[in-house]
This record gives sequence, structure tokens and C-alpha cells, in this order.
Amino acid sequence: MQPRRLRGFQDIAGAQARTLAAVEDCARAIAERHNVSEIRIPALERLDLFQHSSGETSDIVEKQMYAFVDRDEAETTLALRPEGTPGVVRAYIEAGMDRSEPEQRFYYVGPMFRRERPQKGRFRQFSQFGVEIFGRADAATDAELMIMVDELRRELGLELNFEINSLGDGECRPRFRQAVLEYGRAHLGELCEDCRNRLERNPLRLLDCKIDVKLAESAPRSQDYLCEHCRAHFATVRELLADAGVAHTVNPRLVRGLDYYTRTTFEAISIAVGAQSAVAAGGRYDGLVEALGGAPVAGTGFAIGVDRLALALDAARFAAHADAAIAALGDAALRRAMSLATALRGRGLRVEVLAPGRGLKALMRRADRIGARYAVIIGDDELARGAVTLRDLAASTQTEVAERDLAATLAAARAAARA
RNA sequence: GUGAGUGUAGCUCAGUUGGCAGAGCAUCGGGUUGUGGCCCCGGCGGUCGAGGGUUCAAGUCCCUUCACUCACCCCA
Repeated sequence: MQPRRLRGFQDIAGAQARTLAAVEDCARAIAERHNVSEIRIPALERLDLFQHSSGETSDIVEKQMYAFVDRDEAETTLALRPEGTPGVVRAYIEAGMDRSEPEQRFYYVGPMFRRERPQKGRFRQFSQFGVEIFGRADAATDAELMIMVDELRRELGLELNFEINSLGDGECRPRFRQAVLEYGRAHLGELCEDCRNRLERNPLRLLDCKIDVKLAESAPRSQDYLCEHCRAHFATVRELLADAGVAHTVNPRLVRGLDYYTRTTFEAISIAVGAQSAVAAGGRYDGLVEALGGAPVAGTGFAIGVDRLALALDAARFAAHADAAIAALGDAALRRAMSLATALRGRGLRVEVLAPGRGLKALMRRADRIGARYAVIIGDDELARGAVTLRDLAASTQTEVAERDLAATLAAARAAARA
């Protein structure tokens, strides 16, 4: 039996793995600069956590969850997390932070699981990097989230389009929802089947329906229903974004269906990754902490699809190159090679000691294959002189270098190459 | 869940009206006793996705099935 990976799951190695790591490292560094700290939470939770936070009628909960009954506790159904926010909110409430110290700034990174049909930029296990900020209801926090995503865009050299919208708050959002509901009822006969089915329980989804585009265009707009506070909040967010140089467009059809989503909502869209083009999305969820049993604390956050974002990057940029490949000819040379390699690694150099017992020709080919900048050759002649042959593989030149000078020589060469 | 496309060597693919299973790359070795890339020679490598049918003969035609890819759907 030939073992095969599961559908929609990936084995990732080489430059692709380094690309994902680069995205995650870059996002971490940005979060830390914004004084956001890591929270590590479980990949497995009780199913009802996701049902209560993502909504029992959402597709994610209804048909995309990896859920199963815990083997010894038949009354407990568990699920692999399909997103990060519910777990972070659960942890926040469980630690009592909503009461003791409500203002918290968290980021998380790790695998999420959804049993969807795979396609470009969509896998059943995928990595998300997310930020959740609690206890801040101000517009500056909403803007800061998008500024963080924009910093990531800049540092990775990506093109992203930001779309934003405001859904209103507890005061004005219900009026808007009611207006969309009545609009939908008035055009019931023209709606697609999906929209008709979910109209009563989730009318806002009509607005981002791709079938009923025409109807959505002339549907009520959240902008027209915002109360004074929400209008001011949204204006401030846009002002702060403009100040920070974050280009964005207002998309009145950008919505979230669930009631605890409030005010600002946004997506960052890439033109380079196929149909699954939203590489980051987020917004304000002032009702969520309370909905999960905590105190009424404001919350806002975003998540980045790491795999999706990496698709927009050229993996070759992140390929690994060894600084030195050491070819040892003979047992005595091998022992010398091992200790020299340790010294080089001590200076932070990337070093591979090549397979002993093979011909120099094969070893040189390996050195070339792994992209090594230098080959270090140690044979009987070099051993006798306490030296090594140092070959510059790009220039095809070589010199003899004393063993004790090797580390300094290579470290200097690398520093020069980086300058 | 729905639709379309594609399955032949490790990878990328060719394979004509049905007639011996192929190429390039990769890998290993040789040309060069201690020198990579370029070049030349050679070795290894196949259940043609799987099962059934038609035929003297099927990679090729038919049926079934599985997998992969992209899109729909959905989505931080």
C-alpha cells in the first residue's frame, strides 16, 4: 500500500516552506512592533464554541467543519478550528481578562481546517496569521489593523487593494438590516435560491451575492443608515488611513452576516492569486465577547491567509543557499571537516559537510546543486599543510587558506556579499 | 455539494487511421586517479491512475470508477 496524503492537505518543503515562514516571520515582527503579543491556543475545541461564534447557519459550521465525538465522552463533540478568533476570545474570557484587564492585544499563527473542495489558494489545512485587539472601541484601532496589513504588503513587496465598509452598531445596524430584509421581501421573486433561503435569518448576505448583482446594487446601503456616532467613527478610520498612506476604496456590499460584527469591516485583495483573492480580512466585532459569555468588551481583528499571500510571492526569492560545502577526502580529512564546520556555524554560516567516501567530482556537483557560494576541499595535501582549498563556485577560482583563517575569510565574504 | 479539464518514467510531457513504451530534465556512473556548471557516452527507472468491454491486436475506441487541477459555492 502506497501511503497518500489526504485531499486538500499539502506537503510543503524547500523554497515554498521558506516563503511561508518568511510571511509568518514578517507578520510576527510587525505585530511585535505594534506591541501585540503572541497567544498560543489549541487547534481542537468543543464544536459548540464555533457554533456560537461563527453562527449555526454559516457554511463553515454547517458543512465545512472537521467534527467528531470524543472517544470516551460521547456527549462531547470536538472540532478542529476553522478559524482563530473563537479560540482567542474563549481564552480571553476563560482567563478572566474581560473583567481584570480588558485591554489586550494578541496575535496568533497556525493551521486552520475546513473541509472544502480544494482549489487554487484554498486547502483543507491552511495557515492563518491573525490579530485580535480587545477593549478598544476607537477608530484608531481599526485603522491600525489595516496599517499593519499594509506594512506587511510593503515589506513583502506585494500589490493589495483594500476595501472597507461600515455596518453600523447596535443602534443603527438593526435598522439597516431591517431595510435590507424588506427590500429582499419586496423582490423575493427575483432572488436566487440561496438568498431566498437565508433572507429571513441572514438578509445582509444578499448584498455580496454574486448572482443577484443587479439587485444588490440598488439595495439599501449601510452608509445611508449609519447613526451619527458610526458615521464619525467611519470618517475617522478613513482619515487615519489616508494619513498613513493606505490606499482604499469603500465597498458598500462588503458585509458580515452575524450580529456581533459592527462598524468597520475590510478585506485586502490580491490580483495575483486566482479566484480566492481575499488574502486578509477583518473588522470590528463588539458583540462577540459578550455573545460567548464574557463582559461587554469591544473587539476588533483581522486574519491573513498565509498560503494565499505566499502565492503572490516569487518563491525563488526565498530559496536557501549554503555558504559553504565541505568536501573531505579520507577519514582524517573528515574529522577535520567536522570541526571546521562547527567553527563556521558558530559564526552563523550555513554549512554542509558533504558525504564521505565519494569522488570529488560528485561532491563538487552536490556543492553546486545546493547553491553553495564556496566549496572547501580538504585532502591529504591540505591536511599536511594545515590548510584548505577554498573554491569560489561562482567565480571558478580557488586559493589555499590556512585552517585558522577560514572562518574569518568566509564570514567577511558573506558580509561583503550582503552589503 | 455542482461543473469543466487532465491522468504515460522521480518531474515536464510526446505518442499519428488501434500495430515493438518514447523524449527532455533529474539521478547514478564514465570521459578527467583531486574539481561543479557547458559538452559527449552509458546505467537505473513503466500495473500507460484502477476495473471491465470491443478487437487478431488497446496508451489510443467504449463503459464504470478513482485521483488531481481549475472554477462555482463558501470564506479569516
